[in-house]
Amino acid sequence: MEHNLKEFFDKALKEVSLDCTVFGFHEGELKVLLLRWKGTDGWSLPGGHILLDESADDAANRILTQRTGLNDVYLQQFYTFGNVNRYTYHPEKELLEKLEATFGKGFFDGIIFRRVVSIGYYALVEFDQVQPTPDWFTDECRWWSLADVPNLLFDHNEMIERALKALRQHARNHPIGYNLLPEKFTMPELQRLYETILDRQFDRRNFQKLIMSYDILERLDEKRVGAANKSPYLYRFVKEKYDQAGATGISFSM
Amino acid sequence: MEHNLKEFFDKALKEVSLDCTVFGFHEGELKVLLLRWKGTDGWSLPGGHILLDESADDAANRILTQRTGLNDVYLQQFYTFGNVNRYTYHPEKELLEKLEATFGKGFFDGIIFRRVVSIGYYALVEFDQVQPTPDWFTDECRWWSLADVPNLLFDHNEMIERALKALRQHARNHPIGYNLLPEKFTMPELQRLYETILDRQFDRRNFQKLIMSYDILERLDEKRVGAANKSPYLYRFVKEKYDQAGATGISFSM
DNA sequence: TTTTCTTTGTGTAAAATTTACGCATTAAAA
DNA sequence: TTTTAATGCGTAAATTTTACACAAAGAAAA
Repeated sequence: MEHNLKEFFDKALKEVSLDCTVFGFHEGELKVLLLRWKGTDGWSLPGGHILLDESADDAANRILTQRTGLNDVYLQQFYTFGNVNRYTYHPEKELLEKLEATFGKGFFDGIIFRRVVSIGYYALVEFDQVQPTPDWFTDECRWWSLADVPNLLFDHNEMIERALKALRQHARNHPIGYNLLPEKFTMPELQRLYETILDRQFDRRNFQKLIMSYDILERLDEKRVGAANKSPYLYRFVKEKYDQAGATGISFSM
Repeated sequence: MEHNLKEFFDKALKEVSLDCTVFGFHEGELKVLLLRWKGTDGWSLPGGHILLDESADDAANRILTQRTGLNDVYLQQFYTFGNVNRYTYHPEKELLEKLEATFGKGFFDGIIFRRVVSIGYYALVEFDQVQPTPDWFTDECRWWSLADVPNLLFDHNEMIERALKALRQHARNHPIGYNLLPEKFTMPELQRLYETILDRQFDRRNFQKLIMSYDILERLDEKRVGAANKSPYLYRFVKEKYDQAGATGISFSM
């Protein structure tokens, strides 16, 4: 299906695209998932177009699955990018030539590099559960640390920036972690996630008190062993209470 | 220009529209500006389409000016509506027939009532400064109290709901009032604005202390006279400090 | 086996913020 | 002149946030 672009586009919105910033958390860092276009060294966010009979939210899920192999992830729309020249930021002639060399001349005619408005979504996934799988357009699909993200095609660097801002805003007003951490985790691990997202440090005793006051966590009778120090307890989110706190909204004030 | 829809659409994005929820504050109530389509009793938000050489933000301003006569207002994108059937919620056959009777059969063919994604903006305006002026498509352009808003065309009721949520969210994290109140206002007037937007009551003494602690207001040597009580002082926002507080972000915690 | 090093678990006092509330004053209306 | 209703100003109590110390655990080093 992806192989015949023209045919696909007859069933899709041409003037609207959709791009996903996929966040993962690994080794104390936030990572994003990027794709490298086949035959080029141009990186971009996984994106695509909305089908005529498909909602934007459904499209976000489908596109993420098709382009990266991810399934059933937490997705949140955060901003729609409507600048006139957003599609000509980076695609230098060189890249276009490489794309044409790979996909054949005229393959993208009237489809890519035209005026398109793009809906931005961010996704939160458990890093270890993810097996990034490139699609037919893509040579490579892999995680990048936020700090190392290269110059991306189009306005995708700006998209990541805005996605991060939206994620931070979300983290200040809702519980976070259920979609980013493994089922069981230690308090220091959760704290590191918060510190990474909000980009600041917390006193571990005060952090524990505050997080536990939300009543969304349960401490297990297990500990994480192996490290050269006292074994920390494992915790897990109580889904119902986590969702409830998310619906009500909390204010993470520390 | 509006008179020849087909010609206009050659220069515009067909699959993307843009709708504005215009908020005003009057007599202690939030109001929204609605349009009634010529020859019908169908009400909707002022909306339109983005030109090919125009950013979404620019389009929002232009559309608002063309459709309501408003100029240079505070505009904020808040959500993009991408449901499949959002354009068929309300337009019963009856309405379509009336529109055809007014504008001529086929006038909207292939333009309205097709799959369109709509970018939602909200606007904040000084109620008294506004002279709502209907455009060529519109019989009537007037303010409605939020509580009285009728069933609107398309998904515009949902748009207003989401716009209000976004406005509330904004008010909790930024100073608000500069775009909604006249230049000079009293403390009780500002308090009522906050109470209306956030839908709760405040103790007037604590409210004054908190608002003044942000250091964005200056008290004038004038008072509002005429009421059967002690004359309250007039205040005005210090624009630089207001903007600064808006950029930094404040947390209105009361 | 013992010592060292690092990290975890727990509690309390001080500081800051938020909330509750009282009283004198003002201005129009009765 | 009196009454009524709202404003200006300030303080005490309650709550929340912040700062901080020491004992215990577990692997690694000696």
